[in-house]
Amino acid sequence: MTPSDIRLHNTLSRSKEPLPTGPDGTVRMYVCGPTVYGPIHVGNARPFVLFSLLKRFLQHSGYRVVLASNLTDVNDKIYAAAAREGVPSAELAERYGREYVADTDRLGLGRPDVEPRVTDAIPEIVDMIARLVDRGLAYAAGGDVYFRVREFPGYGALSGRRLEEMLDTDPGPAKEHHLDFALWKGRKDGEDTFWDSPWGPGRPGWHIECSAMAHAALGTDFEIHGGGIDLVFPHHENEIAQSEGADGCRMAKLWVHNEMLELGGKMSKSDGNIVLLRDALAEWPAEVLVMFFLRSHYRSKLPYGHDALAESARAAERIRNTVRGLDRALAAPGDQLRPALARSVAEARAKFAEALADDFNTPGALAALFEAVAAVNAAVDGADRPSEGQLQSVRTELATMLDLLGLGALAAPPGDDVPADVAALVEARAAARAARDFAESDRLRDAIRDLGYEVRDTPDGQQVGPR
RNA sequence: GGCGACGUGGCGAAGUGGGAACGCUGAGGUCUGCAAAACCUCCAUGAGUCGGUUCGAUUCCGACCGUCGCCUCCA
Repeated sequence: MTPSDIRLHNTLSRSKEPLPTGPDGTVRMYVCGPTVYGPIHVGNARPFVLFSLLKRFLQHSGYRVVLASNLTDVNDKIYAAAAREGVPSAELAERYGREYVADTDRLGLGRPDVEPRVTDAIPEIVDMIARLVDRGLAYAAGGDVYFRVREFPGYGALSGRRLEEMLDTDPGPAKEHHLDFALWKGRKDGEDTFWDSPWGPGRPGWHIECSAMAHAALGTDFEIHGGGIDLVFPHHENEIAQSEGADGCRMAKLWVHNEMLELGGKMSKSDGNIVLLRDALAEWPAEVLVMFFLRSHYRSKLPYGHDALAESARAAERIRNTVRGLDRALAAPGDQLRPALARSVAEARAKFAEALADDFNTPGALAALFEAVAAVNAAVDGADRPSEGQLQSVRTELATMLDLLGLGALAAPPGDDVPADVAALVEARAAARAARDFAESDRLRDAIRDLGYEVRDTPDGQQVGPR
């Protein structure tokens, strides 16, 4: 894939644009991570999955990718949660930051290259605020520092808003204009995490952290800035104002926003309609959750629910069955190259890559993958099996596609770690079948099932796997 | 009030100005001792509603209805 082949939807232009690249051909991405005042929910995982996989796809397409994704570890809700739990706010943020990393690790998609914390970026933040003050784009008022929105001409470009049309929802007595937002918040009673600054003790406002951390990690004019669509206004709008105001050049070339997960309306911590990621992962394997995300386009709303997850599990199972069938065929391959199979798989691969290149259309990519799956199943079905070399190369093709989608687990060998009690039943069942004692055979199959395993009879003998 | 997204078969979900992918479910069949898996066949003359543009629209334009998001913290 060359840059002009890969296209992504840019929120700024509301249209698909060719993938931008840096001077050295790299793609730098900054993605807004969560505020860590509690365990994250499944909705928080959507951007994590999206950008982890986008990074994979871009790397596979030959790009050097740097992915930075922050953790917000100072904020009002953290103070509040810490007060509720009776622990220092820094300790609480540190704990939930760790849990965020542990929870997302379980998705098996790797980590971003950089995961900056706000509390490690205070000097950069203070420095950026000072530059904004110097340039007349910010002013101190009563211990706070505010961004002077009217002085930034492009304000509203990302979210498509005009200053005059916006409601006066957040007046604030010290502000010159109701939309001016805090860069630095003076310390209030009970706030136990704070730093000194030229404007007095306090801590950063919500938006400035991302401007400063993105700048520190990726510089200016980086390629992609991402996050949930609920961050477009005010968060990303304000980031642009701060970064471009302070640096005098563009912050990011292209803005990618994922739509929301829904659970009777947008899944949101403040609304309380959430399912924790760890709870979802206790109920479903990681690859099923990834499949669930993949089955809809990242710019579509996605309702979360048991039925959708169960369906994702069955779809994943179809792929797993195909890989198993392939491995069974490899144990007793034929000696013919099957041109029809080769053609089908090659076509599917091309379609797969095209779909991902077209605004990361994962449902389209899955469709292509399933076409390959069907072709493989048909080819492996009969006695006239493809040659070992062809089976190997087809298996590699499938594994590559699965890996790109974060579904590598579906191509993993089933694992021989069947418990001894199950193995004993399987052995007994083999004996019963040899003796054509089918009543006993069926009884043993049920017993095996009760232990959580499933046995299938194939021409090559019994096959056992987790149910 | 302002801005924006979306409405496709029983369910989920893509692409597309001219044959409506793919997955799940369902029906029939093949294989199997029986299952399971897999394979074969079938399941939207119609795409929220109503208009318009066009030789032709699900795809473009408009109106209306409906769902949702942002405008306050938010992935």
